[in-house]
Amino acid sequence: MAASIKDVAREAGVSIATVSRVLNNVDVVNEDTKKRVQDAIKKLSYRPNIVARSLKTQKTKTIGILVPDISNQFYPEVVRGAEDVANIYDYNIILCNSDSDLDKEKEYIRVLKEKMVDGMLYMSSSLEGEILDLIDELELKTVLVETKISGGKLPSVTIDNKKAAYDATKYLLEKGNKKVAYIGLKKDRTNAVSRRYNGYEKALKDSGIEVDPSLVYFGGLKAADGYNGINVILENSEIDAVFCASDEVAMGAINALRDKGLDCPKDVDVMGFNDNSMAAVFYPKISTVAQPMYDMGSVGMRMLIKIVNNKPLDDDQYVLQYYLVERDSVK
Amino acid sequence: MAASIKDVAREAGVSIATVSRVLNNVDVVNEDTKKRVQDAIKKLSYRPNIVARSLKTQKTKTIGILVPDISNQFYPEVVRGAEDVANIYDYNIILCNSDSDLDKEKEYIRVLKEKMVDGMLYMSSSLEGEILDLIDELELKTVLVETKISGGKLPSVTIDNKKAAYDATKYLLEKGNKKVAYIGLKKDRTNAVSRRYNGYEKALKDSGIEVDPSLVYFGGLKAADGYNGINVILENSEIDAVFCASDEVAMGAINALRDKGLDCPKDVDVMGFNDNSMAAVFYPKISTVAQPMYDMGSVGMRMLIKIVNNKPLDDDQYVLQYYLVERDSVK
DNA sequence: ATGAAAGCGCTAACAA
DNA sequence: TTGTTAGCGCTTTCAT
Repeated sequence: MAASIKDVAREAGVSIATVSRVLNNVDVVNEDTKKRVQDAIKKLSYRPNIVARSLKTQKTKTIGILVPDISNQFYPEVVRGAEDVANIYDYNIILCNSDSDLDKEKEYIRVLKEKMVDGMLYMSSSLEGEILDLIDELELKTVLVETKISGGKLPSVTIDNKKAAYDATKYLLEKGNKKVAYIGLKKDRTNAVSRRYNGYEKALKDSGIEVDPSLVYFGGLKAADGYNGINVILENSEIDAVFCASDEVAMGAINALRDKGLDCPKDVDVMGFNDNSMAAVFYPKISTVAQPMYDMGSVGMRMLIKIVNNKPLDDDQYVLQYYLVERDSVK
Repeated sequence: MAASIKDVAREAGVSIATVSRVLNNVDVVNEDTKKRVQDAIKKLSYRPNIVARSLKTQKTKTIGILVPDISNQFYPEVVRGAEDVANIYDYNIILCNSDSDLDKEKEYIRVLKEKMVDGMLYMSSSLEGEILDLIDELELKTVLVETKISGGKLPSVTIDNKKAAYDATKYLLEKGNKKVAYIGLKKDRTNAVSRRYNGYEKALKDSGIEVDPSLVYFGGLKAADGYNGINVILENSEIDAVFCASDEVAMGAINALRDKGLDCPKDVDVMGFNDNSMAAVFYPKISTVAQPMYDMGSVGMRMLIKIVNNKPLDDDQYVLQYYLVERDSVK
């Protein structure tokens, strides 16, 4: 068994209260006794039991992070950013993969509450009302990353997906492309990512172009979706460019194009989204809109830690900057 | 405040002991009182406080996972595999990024102990003696993933890196390649990944080929390392093929080749390692040795959970199967 | 400046 | 079958 505060107290010849005092640096402790206690701590390699402390203080110094799937390209960097700042402030993170499944999410949230996490970083492209209710009922301090809710009831860190998509589409248009296709998420889901379609739509309209449904493909966010998307779109139409809702989709699209004898960027311009770690490694290097993934995680965690410690927030709806990265998939 | 066991007891008109009994399904409880308790639980939306339970039982139902960096290609899948099985058995995971930094690792391990995790999954390409000592001193139940230690003192799940590299190199040789280069990790570190070099070396020797130092480049495991590696190697030599210690290195190598006017696989065969999610998306599709990353995580977690619950292990040094994936980067 | 003791929410040994 | 109670390791109030 590891040494407990009692052992230290005995070793130092003081009461456990005194040990606690030097441990937490509170009250005034005589320099001599403090030293005796510190020596005892060192001698016994004592480390406080945080579970016991948590029970008393009602704070666990741990934060839950709920992601759809850590093995998806987007999340590891966000989580890394979050964990780095958590670590700075002596917090740890409990990672949960929900697969965006409502029941799984609810159960995880309940368990996080049972384990008394101090707060939660919630990431999911969709955000059901039931989840909001649960968060509310459990009074679980949470900040949203990637999504936000209209009322602004929960703090969030996001980028302006619609505007980013707008800019990307405009960029494609300004390159002289007429027929610009879109491959992305189904638009019927109320999530952040599907708002990219709205940006695409608006950019076309603002340029006096009607959106042509046969140029739009709704699927997932994987390479296979980009591949399928191109094949479907090319069945009935010709295109000059494609705006893809993720880099992986862009890569899949480029592969499909190539298999059809079409070259990117010579024949078709392709634009991605995210700027994941492979975007600059792929051939051709993917032009994309970069999302500050690491920062989304780190500012999200910073906000959350402030909230947890009742510190005032400068702003509770952070909108981070995205930026267009011009590489080789757009000529 | 959330309801506590006391509230439930009061509501149901029983003692807290009885509530605890129905909660944990121990002893025999009268059906009627059991129902009363269950009703009270439902009525109050009661959920046990796991921190309090943990303090008493000395088990937290949480497992620490130490990885170098979750934003590296390899780890997300392993972690996903681990978390999935953890979830099945009602465990949660605390994720820690160590950057393979010894001090950070030591501190994380101590904190995990303070938080009374039931066990730890340790992943790191290198495994210093100090870490082993600390694990030992803290009596922290741990299983090693990706590495193992010679004595077999700690349970592990790995693949045979040397043999896998041997097979890959042989494969390249059998394709008729004479000058086969190697780009991978510095071999001076005692880690699992650098053993791939030993496999490469042995394959050459077994084929009666002397290893030519100018065909070997030691760097990191990123695309940039593959890119640099090719440039350095090509300064003094010509090559027929390259065996790369990761898929990212392979991609970087292929890019460098292309920039030099060399085509893969026409001019040079390139072999990767891992079979990460981009390997089949890259052009050309990367031929590689597939590591069962998800499985490494899931069997690692399975072992750990058995250990934590004092169940016997069938085997404590699992060596999982890798397999060669033939795609397009080798002709 | 220090100690005694209550209590955080639970489990489990013991009693009834 | 059920209740009482000690105690897990700590923090913190109240005395001293």
